[in-house]
Amino acid sequence: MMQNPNSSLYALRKSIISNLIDTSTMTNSGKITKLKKGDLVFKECDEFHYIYILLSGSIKTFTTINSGTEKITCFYYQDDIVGFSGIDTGRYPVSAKALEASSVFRIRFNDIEKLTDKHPNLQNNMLRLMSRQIHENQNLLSLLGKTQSEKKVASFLFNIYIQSCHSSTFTTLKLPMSRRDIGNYLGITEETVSRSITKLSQNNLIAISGKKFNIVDKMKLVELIDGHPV
Amino acid sequence: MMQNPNSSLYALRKSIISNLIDTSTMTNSGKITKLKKGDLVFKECDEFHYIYILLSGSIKTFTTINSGTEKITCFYYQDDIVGFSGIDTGRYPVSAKALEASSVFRIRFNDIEKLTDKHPNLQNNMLRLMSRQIHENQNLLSLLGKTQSEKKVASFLFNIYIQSCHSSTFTTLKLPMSRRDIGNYLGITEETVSRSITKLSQNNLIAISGKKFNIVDKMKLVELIDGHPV
DNA sequence: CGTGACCTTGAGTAGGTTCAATTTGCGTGG
DNA sequence: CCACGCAAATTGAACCTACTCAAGGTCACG
Repeated sequence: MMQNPNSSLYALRKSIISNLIDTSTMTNSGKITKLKKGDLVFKECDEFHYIYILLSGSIKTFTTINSGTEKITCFYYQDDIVGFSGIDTGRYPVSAKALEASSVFRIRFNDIEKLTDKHPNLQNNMLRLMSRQIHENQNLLSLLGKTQSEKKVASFLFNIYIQSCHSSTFTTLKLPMSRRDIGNYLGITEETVSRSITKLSQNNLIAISGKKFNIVDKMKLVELIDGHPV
Repeated sequence: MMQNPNSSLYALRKSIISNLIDTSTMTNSGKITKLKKGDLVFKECDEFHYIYILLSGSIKTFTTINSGTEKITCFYYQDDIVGFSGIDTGRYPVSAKALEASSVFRIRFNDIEKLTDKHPNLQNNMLRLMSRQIHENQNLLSLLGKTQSEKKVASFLFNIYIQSCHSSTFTTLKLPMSRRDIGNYLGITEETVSRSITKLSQNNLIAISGKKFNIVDKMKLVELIDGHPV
């Protein structure tokens, strides 16, 4: 039951995804959808029937507060599973929008329950994946508690680096979302995001150009964020 | 599958709790523990074997960051289930400490999986409860994104009011945690918490005295927090 | 009662926001 | 393929919120 958090997460996802795709071919409910930048996968208050495997691209989820302001709750990347926060109420509590050209594999949630005898681990794996998400959100909460914006931005970038699972520090990473989106997510303004990025870059912790960046000095970065990445 | 979020949550919890207690009596694994203020239920990195039903009192969970600083991730009240964020890695990612004299009912997690035939809904209900927690965390994230501390504190208090499920605005509610804990949780200092509380009280949105408070002007409070309580 | 933890209040300061101007980057159509 | 136009990003300056440091008050518990 005990594993390295990241490799286990990867294996867990792969297992779930393969089970889900198998399930969907049996029940004929699976469907691949291509998304353009800005396309909605589902929107807040839609009835919950499907979960989505993100085959490529990236997605943000957000809630719309009264005034029409959107508040970003999560970013999803390849192999993430999107939509299961709808399980409890039967409606999606957030909207999901593609940040770039993406593709998703849609699966009917009810079909998952039906096939527990064929894939006895599936439901338990789903539990574990959700537990994982709770865990991640708690880390994010810790991030938002940081006083300094520069730390928040540093943690955010480092988190993307971690999730990418690339071994080399020199791999170029992509920021599919805008500075405004990052600010929205981190609870700071886009100007402050920009200033923090500039500062991190000037101090040679990261190198960044537009939507592409990489980690230059991993140790100093970790030190800055107090050893507590998201 | 569709219900009123709060009443369904209540029913969901009750169902899970009764199933769990039934399970534990069959397997003889259940155990009630009385806790004094400050007692630990489990600590970070302990192996995950049990989940706990909070029979009475209140509990906080927190992670310890490098430097020894604690970061509070969640507060739990009566009938909450504590500990399932340990499912994914097999160890608790947080410590849990009693905020006051409390009692918990301990259940071995493995026993839950065994009894799926006796209680077929149990695992699914657990899924829903976890989905619910993800959902709640997302709301919290939204809260921490608010710029003004006064809004954060207002949301925090309002949330306690909502969770208490009391119908009357005039019911006196309890704040089992210290101002420092609230600040830690909300990402602000205890002084700012105190000032915000004073201001909310002066403007007659709430009435507060020490650890007891109540909502005086629910409408104005909701207006202040932009209709977006945690 | 006394003692320590918790809470409140005050004054000065640092850091983030706001508003505004400019620059950069990207997709579209000529 | 280049030029245009719009969206996104950067940078600057003034303001203001929340933090820090400090002192005093309150409450619970021995």
